[in-house]
Amino acid sequence: MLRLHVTDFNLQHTLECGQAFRWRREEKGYVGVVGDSVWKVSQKDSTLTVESDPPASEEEVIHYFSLSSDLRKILTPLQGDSVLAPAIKEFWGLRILRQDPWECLASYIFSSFNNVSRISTLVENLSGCFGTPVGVNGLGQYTFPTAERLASLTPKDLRPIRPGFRDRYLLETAREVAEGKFDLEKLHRIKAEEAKKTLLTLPGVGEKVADCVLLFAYGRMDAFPIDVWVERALRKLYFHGRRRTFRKMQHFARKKFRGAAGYAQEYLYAYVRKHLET
DNA sequence: AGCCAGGCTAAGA
DNA sequence: TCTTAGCATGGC
Repeated sequence: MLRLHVTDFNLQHTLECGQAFRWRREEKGYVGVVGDSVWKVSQKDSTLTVESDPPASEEEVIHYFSLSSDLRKILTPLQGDSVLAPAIKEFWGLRILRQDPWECLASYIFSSFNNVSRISTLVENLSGCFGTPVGVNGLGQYTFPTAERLASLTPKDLRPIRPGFRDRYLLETAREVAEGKFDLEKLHRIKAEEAKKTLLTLPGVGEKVADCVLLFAYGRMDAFPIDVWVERALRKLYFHGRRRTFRKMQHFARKKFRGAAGYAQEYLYAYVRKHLET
């Protein structure tokens, strides 16, 4: 068991903001599968407790929760914005995770034209059917299936999951990754623009999904995913209720939020999901 | 019951 | 470059 002293960190906001799909609430804390390990995490004040099986290192925990980044320093410039200020205050401590690129990519392929609760169900069922069991006392915990595993499947095999039209997007993308035609590791090393362009070549991956992967798996803080909620937020809070084209919204966000665009997006998203429902 | 969801693709202006 | 239809499915 690990105990970490954490500052500027809120576990609930971080895990419930919808960036990751495999965490579920337990009596006290959350249970999820990270890589090949089951994690049980809880927070009391500035103490983060992590029980994992097989055990994860402190470095892995720090990496996953982005605990080494200086959140205060990142958010301070954003707080000058009168729209973001209350959102940042309310969700203070929300950190952008560093998820596994393949799991993140596959999960967000499932996200298109879908709602959060069903995305979670899809990801959970996919893992249950095609992942491998993990954790001795985790009971019914499964890893997220590898690209290789999924590449061996047909849409028919996915039927029990009921992913709808997204089935072939997932399988074709899995094939490209498994066959080495698409190098997820390389995305760490190339420029953001290049990385996005590369992601856009994958079936089922458009601007929004690409931005999510860049932000939630690769820590590219200049990525600004625009979904229906963020579009609504921008329109209502920045554009006086008027529509803007996707490209204009992107340009606006990049210019306004710079290298903290990813965090601006997440706090906006959390804020509108809570206050702008319907 | 019926609307809508962390969009993408293809086609057409 | 922008707009639009169609999409499988189930949550609410």
